[in-house]
Amino acid sequence: MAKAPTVEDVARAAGVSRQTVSNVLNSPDIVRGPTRERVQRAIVELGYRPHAAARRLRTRRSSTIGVRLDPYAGGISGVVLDRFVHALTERASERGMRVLLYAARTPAEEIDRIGDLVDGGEIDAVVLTGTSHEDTRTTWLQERDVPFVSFGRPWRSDDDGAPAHPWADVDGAAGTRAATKHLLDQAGPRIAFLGWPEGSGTGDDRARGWSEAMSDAGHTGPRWHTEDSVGLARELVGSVLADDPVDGVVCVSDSLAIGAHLAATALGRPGLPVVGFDNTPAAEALGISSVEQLPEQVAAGVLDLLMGPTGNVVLQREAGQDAAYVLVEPRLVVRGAE
Amino acid sequence: MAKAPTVEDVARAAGVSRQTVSNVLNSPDIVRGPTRERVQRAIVELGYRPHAAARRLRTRRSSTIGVRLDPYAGGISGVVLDRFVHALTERASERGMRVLLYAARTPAEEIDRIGDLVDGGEIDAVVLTGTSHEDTRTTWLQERDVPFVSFGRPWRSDDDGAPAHPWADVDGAAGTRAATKHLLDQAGPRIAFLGWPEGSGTGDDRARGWSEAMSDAGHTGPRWHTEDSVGLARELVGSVLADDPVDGVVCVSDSLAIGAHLAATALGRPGLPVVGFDNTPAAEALGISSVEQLPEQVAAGVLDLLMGPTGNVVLQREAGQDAAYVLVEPRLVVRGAE
DNA sequence: TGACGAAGTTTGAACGATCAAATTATGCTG
DNA sequence: CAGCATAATTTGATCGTTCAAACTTCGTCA
Repeated sequence: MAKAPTVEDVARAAGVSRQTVSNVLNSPDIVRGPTRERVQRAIVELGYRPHAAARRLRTRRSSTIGVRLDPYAGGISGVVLDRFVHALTERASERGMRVLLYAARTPAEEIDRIGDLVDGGEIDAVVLTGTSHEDTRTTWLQERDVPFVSFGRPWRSDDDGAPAHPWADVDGAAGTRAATKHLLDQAGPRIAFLGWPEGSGTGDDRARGWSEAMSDAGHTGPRWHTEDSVGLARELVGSVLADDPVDGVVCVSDSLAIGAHLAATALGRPGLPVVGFDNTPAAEALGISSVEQLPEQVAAGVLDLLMGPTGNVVLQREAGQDAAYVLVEPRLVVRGAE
Repeated sequence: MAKAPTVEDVARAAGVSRQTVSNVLNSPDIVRGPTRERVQRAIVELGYRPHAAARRLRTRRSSTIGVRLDPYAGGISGVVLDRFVHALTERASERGMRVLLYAARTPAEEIDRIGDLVDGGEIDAVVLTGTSHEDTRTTWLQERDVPFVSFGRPWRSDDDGAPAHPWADVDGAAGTRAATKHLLDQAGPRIAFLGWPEGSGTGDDRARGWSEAMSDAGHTGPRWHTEDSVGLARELVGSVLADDPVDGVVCVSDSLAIGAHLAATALGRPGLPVVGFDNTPAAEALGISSVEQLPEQVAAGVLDLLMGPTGNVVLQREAGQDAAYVLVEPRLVVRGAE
């Protein structure tokens, strides 16, 4: 295999200078038509491909986004993140960006990793997943002026005005609201909500959608809480359902929905309408309705926030500038549970 | 934020030359003890971090591995790949390597992408997932001398001797063999196999494990086939189980196992022992036993094949050298189905 | 027609690291 | 203690690209 051609080789072949070749690549519009074509022909003929490292060294841009791959949780979810990363990779590639993974077990370790990658010039920006209250990572990133966007809201602040940093997320409340309306419409007025213990931003947000839809319709229903586990949900629903034969259950997750479904089936009510959240393969397999997040849209939103609507360079946020956000409406997938 | 320190700054601070600093970083053992310590102290004090792009440009190594993220299949699997990529990222990081994602919808597109990344010096090696018979990608990679390892066997060749290229995989036959033995032991002599249509390497391999275990034990059982779908499996098992009340079913996947379990439950045999494959969250949620792949070990194997047992540089394979492989034994996860 | 400004193109330098070769320091032997 | 081999360190060049500034070409208008 011969040595890869450089910009110099292309220049010689096209009878122009290095810089002109570089211009054809990076700002074609400032090169005169005939010259541009000549250079482009030479590029194709020689099979020239720019050397990323050299470009990065000179421009001090890596055109790469860092994403942490969360450790396998063992839970039922994961697909959402999976689809998100995939969509992010695709969309980024369309904008001339790459996605680099890194692994970390703790926030502190994650900060270390990001530091290495940023200082080493390996990444220009970071996409955080799974933000929590008072996230140490976000403050660190802000101090260091590292551009970033989170998949998930900075729950800490009250909803008043500008968020602490740019984020993209799925509108959980809208999802449960749609699910609740659907059940009210199809099943009956008494719809329960099966949620996580209070205090998680995501969980509370989804609970809100249910409670708003219920009071809008002028109905009421019980609200149950448990950890995110099929078994626990099954036990809980099994014991309360006997006394309170509700018309349907909106759940904060597919795990809980599956538990509820199994409990209902065991109690002789296999047809009890249950709606989960995340539309995981497990819910699909069991024919349980679910609210589907659209991580592809979140990914597009993340890139818009990082690079502007059309740019192909990561933007440095101005100091006083308000952080923007993107909120994606999820989609209710209706299935005839069996 | 002040300009990031370079090797030059460290050298000045430590009173040595650039090259010595470089040596401390890359081959510490050739630097005299006191000098080394002085340099290391300066590195820490200045917070020096090597600039990856400069290093890559000079060494012509990116220390990065490319991995294609498969598009979301919509099926029940995916977790295995997920865990694999995660483990690969972690292990790679321990060896000073990074993992870069790329997306592609077709093999041709994938080859294009890899070409860009390799020629651009962005990746040193590729990890392929989901190899098929007569894979166009593998031949292309071999022609171009791009180091690569596949997660999955090159099924094309007969088992004789050296494989066409290095690979790491899970021993499917061993998994179904263990599952079959377990059912023979616990449930009874008549164990069925529910598999995919013949012709897929993975599927046939798993079927082999069952049939070997059955003939070893001197027993027989029916073998059924269907596409990988919960619904189809349910129908199929529902219709054949009535006539042939087997003692248990070993399945080629969790989807099929779930279908079989649902069918058995519907026929009034909720306790029929069923074993799936992949140990997906869905199987876990339903309390179905499953053979768990150990993608973490596969990831370790992949890196060993790429970089040798301890190295931290991707090795170029010699022309005549036999391709090596790693076969990981999966683990049977027994659950009391309910 | 000549001068001027803008557009197009070229030239030299720089990004930050490592390689290869040259130089200096160290330890050992007779 | 000289002589020599080897270890330790330094120096100059280089990887391939883009930036900044200098230079050339071209069209336009006085």
